[in-house]
Amino acid sequence: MAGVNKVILVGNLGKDPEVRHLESGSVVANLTLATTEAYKDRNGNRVENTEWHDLELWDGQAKVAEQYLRKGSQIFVEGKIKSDTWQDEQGNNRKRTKIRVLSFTMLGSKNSEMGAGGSSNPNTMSQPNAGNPQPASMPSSGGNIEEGDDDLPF
Amino acid sequence: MAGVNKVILVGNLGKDPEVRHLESGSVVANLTLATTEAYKDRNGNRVENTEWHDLELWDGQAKVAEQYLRKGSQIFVEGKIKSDTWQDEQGNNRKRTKIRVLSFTMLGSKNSEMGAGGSSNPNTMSQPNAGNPQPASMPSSGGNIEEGDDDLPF
Amino acid sequence: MAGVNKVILVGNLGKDPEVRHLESGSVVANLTLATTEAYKDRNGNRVENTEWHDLELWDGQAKVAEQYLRKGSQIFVEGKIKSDTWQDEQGNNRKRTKIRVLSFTMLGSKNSEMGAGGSSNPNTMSQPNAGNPQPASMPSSGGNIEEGDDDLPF
Amino acid sequence: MAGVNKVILVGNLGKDPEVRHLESGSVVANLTLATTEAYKDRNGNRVENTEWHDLELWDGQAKVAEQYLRKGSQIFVEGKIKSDTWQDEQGNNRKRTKIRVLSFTMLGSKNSEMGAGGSSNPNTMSQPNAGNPQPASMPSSGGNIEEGDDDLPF
DNA sequence: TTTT
DNA sequence: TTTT
Repeated sequence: MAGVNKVILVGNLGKDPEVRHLESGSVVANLTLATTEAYKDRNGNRVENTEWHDLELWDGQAKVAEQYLRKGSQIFVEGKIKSDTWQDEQGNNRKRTKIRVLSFTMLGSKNSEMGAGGSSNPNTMSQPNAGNPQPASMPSSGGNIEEGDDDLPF
Repeated sequence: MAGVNKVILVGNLGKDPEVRHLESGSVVANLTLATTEAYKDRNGNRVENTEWHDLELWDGQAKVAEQYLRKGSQIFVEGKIKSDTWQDEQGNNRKRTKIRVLSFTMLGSKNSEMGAGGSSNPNTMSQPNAGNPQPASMPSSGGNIEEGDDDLPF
Repeated sequence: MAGVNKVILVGNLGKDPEVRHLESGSVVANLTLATTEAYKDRNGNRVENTEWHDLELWDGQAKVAEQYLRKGSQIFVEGKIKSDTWQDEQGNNRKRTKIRVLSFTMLGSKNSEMGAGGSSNPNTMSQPNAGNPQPASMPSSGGNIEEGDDDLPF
Repeated sequence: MAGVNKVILVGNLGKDPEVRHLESGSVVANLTLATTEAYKDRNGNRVENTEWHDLELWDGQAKVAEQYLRKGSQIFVEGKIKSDTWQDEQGNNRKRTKIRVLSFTMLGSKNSEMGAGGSSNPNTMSQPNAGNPQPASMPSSGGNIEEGDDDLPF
């Protein structure tokens, strides 16, 4: 009965986050993420295959997404599969699957346009804290994103 | 462009595998897997939430599933999200998401009724070998599974 | 700078958990977990390879481990790699690596001896709650572990 | 007996790959990868914690690493934990743990200086093909990686 | 609809 | 030291 339902994605956003601020005070962000794999077919031709994922983020995560993510952003995502089922007007059973994001991390060098290397760290950003307002700076990486730190260990 | 699309599941099969042997010689198995999470709601009541996943296995993997998996079997699954999109009769865009299984492992302790603990090991069972016929014994675990138990180990 | 450090293991405990109750009130459990992979070598002989992992659990997780896990228990583990570095008496740099467990799930059928299907669910058991005392029953699965529930969905 | 031993990392290389071409024809690359997590301590101060991982890649993977990875490169890694055990001169049992890389993906946005986004795709680069020589271009992504960027982006 |  |  114990279960594990885990999704790990690295890809790029297809468009800017769509964020809704609910009357309840909750915030929801919807993202579309492309994961592309490339391989050679039997004829040696390069084939590219893109899968589009619908991501849903809540509250603190949603706010960070709203502030830092943009169309094209590359992110690492950890979450779980969550599907809605309902009956349509014709009485057919319908199912729609999305990824409930539990944490995400911005990828790319610190020199990229939006700042970078930010992380919605599981320790500080995941569910239990989801209701907390997020600081203006990137959580758990924050502070020095936009500052020049020349003493990086690399 | 580099992408990662990875799913990890642990759950139980909702029914026996449905296996089709195609004219091409390929074999496809479809499984439904339940992953259950339980938590306490705000009132301290235990709530259980089950997500049903549609799994698809091919060739060698499908044959192992056909032979060893049954309704109720607990398995560890690694795969990727794969969705089909099409237009229905009303011209609406439709999307159906399933998990393409890349490897799976049977779970269960030696003390449990079902014995078992076979593995469709990535090294021997994953895509590159998917076209190879599988031996009657459980791959990469084999040995004593086939020893006269006509009643399946589960 | 954003980083991901994630470990996923399924294996069996080499011995009973070793649990220490610290003066601070913290509880630490140390487990050894074997993950075995089997493959055929070039000669077609079956080869088995076992890796032993040192796991460390804290507080709530440690208590659950103490209560429910035993030598031979099969578990799913999610955690991160954590290494200690120091200098030994000869002045050599030394490093020891272990897995800091963030959540784990007991595997095996409902009929197995120890009860089963328990889960130290991330939502209820992970870091943020780590200091909370755990109920005698298995968290987030609890209650009905030892009771006959014939209406299981499988 | 069925086991799972999986590691997923996202981090930056601490130095250029160290590559050895063995007499046997095999190629080994050793990398050091830093995964950094940041969090706020009880006093609200930001704390940063870096874990260094020793990675080992073989053959095709090693060659790709040699050609494309440099100190500071950000990569996604999938692999498994592998430890060596031996006795030192004093007769003490020693153990050293490293990550055997099964696949890796270069990260970085299109806006970052080095371009990039190559992938050692599991489908084309993982174990079963490890002995195959790699093309000069980045497998399943290629292109603009090699364009003379001597000033590292970090 | 992203990215290369 | 586990498990099969």
